[in-house]
Amino acid sequence: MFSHWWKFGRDRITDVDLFSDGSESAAETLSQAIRAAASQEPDADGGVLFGQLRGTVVGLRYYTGVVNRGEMVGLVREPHNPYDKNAVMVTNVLGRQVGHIRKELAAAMAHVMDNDLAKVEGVVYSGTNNSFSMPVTLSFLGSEENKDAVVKHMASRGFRLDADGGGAAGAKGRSFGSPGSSFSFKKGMTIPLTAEELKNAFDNLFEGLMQSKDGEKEAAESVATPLLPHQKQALSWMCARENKDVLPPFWEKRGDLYYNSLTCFSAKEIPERVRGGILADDMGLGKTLTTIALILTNFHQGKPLPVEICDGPFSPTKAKNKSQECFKLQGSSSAVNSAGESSHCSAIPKEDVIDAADVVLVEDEPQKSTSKEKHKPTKRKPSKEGPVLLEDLDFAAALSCATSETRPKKKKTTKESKLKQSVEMSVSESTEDFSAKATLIVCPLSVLSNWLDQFEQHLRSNVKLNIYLYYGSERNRSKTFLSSQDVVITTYNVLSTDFGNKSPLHGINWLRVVLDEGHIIRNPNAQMSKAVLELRAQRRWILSGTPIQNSVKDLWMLLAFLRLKPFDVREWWNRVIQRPVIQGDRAGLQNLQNLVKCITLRRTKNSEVNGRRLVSLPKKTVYVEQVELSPREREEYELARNEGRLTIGRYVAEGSVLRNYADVLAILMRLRQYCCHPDLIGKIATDLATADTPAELRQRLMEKMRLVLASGSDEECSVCLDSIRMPVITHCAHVYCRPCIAQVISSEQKARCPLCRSEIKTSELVEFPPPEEMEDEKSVNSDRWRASSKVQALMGNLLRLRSEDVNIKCLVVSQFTRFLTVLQTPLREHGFSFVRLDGTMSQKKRTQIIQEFQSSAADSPKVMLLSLKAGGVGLNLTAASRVFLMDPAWNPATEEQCIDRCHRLGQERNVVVTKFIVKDSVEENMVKIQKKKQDLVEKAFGSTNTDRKTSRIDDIRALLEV
DNA sequence: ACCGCCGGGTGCC
DNA sequence: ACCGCCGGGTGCC
Repeated sequence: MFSHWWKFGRDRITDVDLFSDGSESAAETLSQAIRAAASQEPDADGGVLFGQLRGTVVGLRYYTGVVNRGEMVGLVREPHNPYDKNAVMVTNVLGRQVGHIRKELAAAMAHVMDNDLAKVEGVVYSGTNNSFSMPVTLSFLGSEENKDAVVKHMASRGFRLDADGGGAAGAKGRSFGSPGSSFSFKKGMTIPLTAEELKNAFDNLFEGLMQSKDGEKEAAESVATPLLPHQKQALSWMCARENKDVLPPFWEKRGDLYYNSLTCFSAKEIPERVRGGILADDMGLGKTLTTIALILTNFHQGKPLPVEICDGPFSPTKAKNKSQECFKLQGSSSAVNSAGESSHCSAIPKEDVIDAADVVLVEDEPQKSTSKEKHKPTKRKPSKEGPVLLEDLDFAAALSCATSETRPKKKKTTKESKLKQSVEMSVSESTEDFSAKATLIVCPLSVLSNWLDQFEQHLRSNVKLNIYLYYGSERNRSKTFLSSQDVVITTYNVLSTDFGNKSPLHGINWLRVVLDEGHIIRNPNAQMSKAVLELRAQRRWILSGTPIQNSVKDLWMLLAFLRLKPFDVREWWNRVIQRPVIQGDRAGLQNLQNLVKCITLRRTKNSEVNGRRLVSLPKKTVYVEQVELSPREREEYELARNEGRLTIGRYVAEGSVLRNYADVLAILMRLRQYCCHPDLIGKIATDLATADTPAELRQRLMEKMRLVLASGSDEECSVCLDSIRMPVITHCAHVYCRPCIAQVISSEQKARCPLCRSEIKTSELVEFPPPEEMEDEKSVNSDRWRASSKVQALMGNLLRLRSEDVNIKCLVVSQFTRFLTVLQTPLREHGFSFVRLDGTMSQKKRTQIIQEFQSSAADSPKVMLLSLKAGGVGLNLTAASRVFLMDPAWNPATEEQCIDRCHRLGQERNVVVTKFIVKDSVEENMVKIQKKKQDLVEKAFGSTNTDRKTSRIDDIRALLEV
């Protein structure tokens, strides 16, 4: 009755159902259906070339901005220009004004630009023979649906848009505006990259970036831990990045000028150097240690950081320090050092210890800080003016339509001050700015305590470093105090909370800013990202094990933070790198690769130096342990399974599988829960159609959304293809970012869900529910506690292990926190001391639990109950050498990540992982899908829109196929 | 700008 | 003198 549900329009009834192997052809039909639906979405990248035309830039003599032959120029609407509300300003790469578009053309363009019908980009291909005007080639780009309107409008004003390239209109893989590629296009053919090539190239973007030619550098004496060879290499590279005067990528010296070969921009001043870069080593290779070594080894002029040396390793001072650090860890704000303590310390004369006076002398020498102080408020203002400025602050301020009369002036100030800044920077090439002293480390809360631990662990015990934890409500907000520290550590949250509220962190001229787990600032709209961009620093570093998560787009934020000219301005990044790469342009990809190579060092666990692995981790073995259900459990399971078949069978009959896929997930979820323990099953999600009241419907939708998110299948929004921000759920139970879906709805008269094409309305969107209340132990009835086959399998293992080695520690991991709760009972019964770590715990609690677990004391806990999603990367649980994965996850990477929490640097034992899989169940199918997903991840290149959609669709397909 | 345009001065040739 | 012509002033938007 139900078994043929995949086979639309087929006569032969085959036994294909959710719970056995899916048929490929049936799945194909489904995926095609979804693909067809998805292809109706507007193309988010809107990269169709409508045509080009030759225009004139006039008024050159009034402005100082210059352009070279072939240089790209920016076009900025100036609706508040007192002479012409249609004015379009022309700027060079630095944002300096070059001139205006001639008024007749500007009048025609204004309409197009103001209504977002097209993006207009300009390139000055040929020079001028006078100092008053010059020709410019304008390209109009946008989404197909606007093409006609734009072409007609321009024509009505007497401007004909030519599809240049002699009839080769729409040639794929062309990149417009990038002079290099246009040139090669004209010369012959630029063969666009195939998706496969692109994928490979992109995957390798961060590979092979070892800079061993830089040699190795020893850390300063104050670093106690000897560096491994690859860490010495990293240190050497980082010091070189900070100290050496190397031109940024694509800049070269041509006579007296500095020339950028990509944008064809040139300037008299040396481009602002990027002092810093991206340290993208794999997790566990010691990015933290290397960074600590950098801080201590490379102060001004390549000398080590001057530190106080105390009498002896066991001096009472150190003990006091320690206790204070612990105190601080708990959120207090007292500094490690205090004036009183220094009396206990006596400096040991040492060669590499610079007298503190050296530093004090030059402290307030440059006037730089004051001049920067002045323009600071100007720069920051635009961000306060509301959500209009969605992109890069500076760029938006300079290029977006001004909304008030005062804006154009502000823009100018910004640009000028920016320029001034770069001039100042070039001056400081010769005379280093010694006023900056402190390094600011910004990290996610979850690794904050790790930094403190690591400083403690890697510093020589007689070295006194001023570390201040800028966290907690009692934090000291004094700028003088903060800037006098050696190191200030804070979190992204604190930074963005402070931002815009007289943030002391933003008023300090930092020697160095380090972003730990820097990939988390990839969303340029986030307040956090804005806060990070506004930090003032001489040197900037990004630490990240996964510098790009999804696509080229993720990189922009990193480059913007590093202030890599000119790509810190979004437009130039888009034009020169992002669009060419997405369109498959070889030159664009080459440029991207060069760019990344210049500023990144990345080694993986598998990298080898001179034929030897960088780090040798203990062996890791993964076992799958099959669990047989007891007859009674099997009976219950089969009952639920059949119920699920019926429901899904009905959807198939109605042709509504896609619209109800949240329900499909819910059914799978129930089965997965049965596999673990019968008590995990919560309220059964009823069909939406049976909801009586709107409130009830709302409640159900929220439940569904929780399910969808909990199932781990829907981490991204199908509209923006990015991770979901401000999640909302539609009545058809698909989750999107609120702004994304709102836009979809407003752009069509009768809006349809991009995933299932059912009708949607703004008024029917339901907000993401507040985080689920943690079920406490009460919800799992402990009086009537019963075991399950899986529980028994685990307990059998634990007991055996304990009898072999009492000190062995285990991680017991489940996606269901309720399962963790269930497991507490037998653990207690058998006298295991255990701790529990899940997503609901406060950071303070977490730190405490991790410390407890990591302790080697005899009475320390031997088992940690860990919720799969708790914590995140960076968690250090090396005390455990056994991992029990109680239930399979959709995403194998999540499991890997979890295993890596103990299989990482610092692990001394071999790691044994046991995955429990219930035989003949949904879990077995999930394992198959995991494998398939792995292949998909390897095959699907995650950059172009279509490919991204395909991979996401395959994902859904895989989910449904079970 | 070695242009175009504007507007004032000028006015047979 | 309601034009043409001349030559100086001027010049983005």
